[in-house]
Amino acid sequence: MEYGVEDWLCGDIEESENGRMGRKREYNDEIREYKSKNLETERRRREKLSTRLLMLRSLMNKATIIDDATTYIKELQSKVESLTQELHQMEATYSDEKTVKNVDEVEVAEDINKWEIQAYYSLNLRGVRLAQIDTNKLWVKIIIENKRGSFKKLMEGMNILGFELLDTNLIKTKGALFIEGCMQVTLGKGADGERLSVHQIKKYLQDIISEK
Amino acid sequence: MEYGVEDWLCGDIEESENGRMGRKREYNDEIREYKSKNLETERRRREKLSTRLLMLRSLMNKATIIDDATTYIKELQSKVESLTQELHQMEATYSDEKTVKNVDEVEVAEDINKWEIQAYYSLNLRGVRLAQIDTNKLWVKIIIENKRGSFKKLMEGMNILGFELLDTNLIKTKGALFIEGCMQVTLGKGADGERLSVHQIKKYLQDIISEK
DNA sequence: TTCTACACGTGACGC
DNA sequence: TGCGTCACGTGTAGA
Repeated sequence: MEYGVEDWLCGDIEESENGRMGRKREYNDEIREYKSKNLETERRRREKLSTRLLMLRSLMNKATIIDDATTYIKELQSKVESLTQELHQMEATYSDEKTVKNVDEVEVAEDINKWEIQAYYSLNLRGVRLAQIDTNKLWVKIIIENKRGSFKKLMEGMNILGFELLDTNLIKTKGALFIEGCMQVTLGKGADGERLSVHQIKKYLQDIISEK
Repeated sequence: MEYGVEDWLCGDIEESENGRMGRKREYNDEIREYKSKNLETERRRREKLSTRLLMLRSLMNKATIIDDATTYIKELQSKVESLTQELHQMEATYSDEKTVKNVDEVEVAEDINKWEIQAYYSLNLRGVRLAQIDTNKLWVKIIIENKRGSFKKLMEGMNILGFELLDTNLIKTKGALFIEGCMQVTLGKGADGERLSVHQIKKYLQDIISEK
């Protein structure tokens, strides 16, 4: 590469503006004060670089943000887990276990009349009783063994058959589960697509509660 | 600063190993091939720098990790919120609203006998009935209006007084709430520190259910 | 060609 | 002193 005369500063500059010594260099057997064309550009470039480096430095404490985010995520995860668990437990309790919270540990005093449900159960009256109210409504009374999952199974079975319970009463004792209320039967749910008879409905319900 | 003879390479090296031109410089009116003392050190330093820069570059895709973490956190947050809401709703439903899910919309068929609870309610038999079983146990039968919060209030009041329900039956109709079961009374909970009489307990319970 | 980005060798400075 | 780091001015390759 060759340099024209305009590339050389011919004055006796021994110090540049920032106090550093200007360099003497040999070029084509001449020694002169030389100033590269891109000197200022390079200075600006370096300036920008260090600025960016400082900016990066200022972002460095965001490492703590990452840490914080990590612990926060862990917190949220455990929260989600415990909530899910609680919810499931409550669902199970709600649909399948007890009617009133904090009420299970102690057996019933023998001298207390535990409603007719006890009589029904001890007299082995478990089963389904139905009475037609109108075309789509039935009065229903079901007594089954109160075992884990039995209520849920009943509900699911009724749901599949398109039977909907309305304003139902539910009594649970240690051994028996008593359901009484109004049941809505959707039309055309029978295998033959016709209206179900009370007898058929009773049979379906009995099938559900006798399933193991 | 002065340089000893050992600082100067006196050979005619015009090209360094990487093909770049060695510099000729003037020093003490002599022109020789000069090699700075920290040349190698500086080379190594630069090498390390660029290595680190590349390493930083390889970490750069972790920006996506941050993005992922952000969206993940948002997901978890909404999950927590919905679960909490669901739980609260279920708690409310569970303790205060209905006994059986999906069973509320339709009024009871008029011709259905809704248990004695209906009779109790229509005959204005609301209130508290108690019978002592042993020193700390009572049989209890409570009928109150089934309004939002009434059951919760009762439970809270009983809790404050140290009364604990054991194996309770609960029936809810649209208008009335029937609670029957066994109640354990902790000793020394009376204002005077002495055992509570059945009469006092009855009064306390009546106070709770008559509170607005 | 010019312009930009980069690596180089170097002197200065702090420990 | 010696060692590591930095900013500087420069040459040059690529666009």
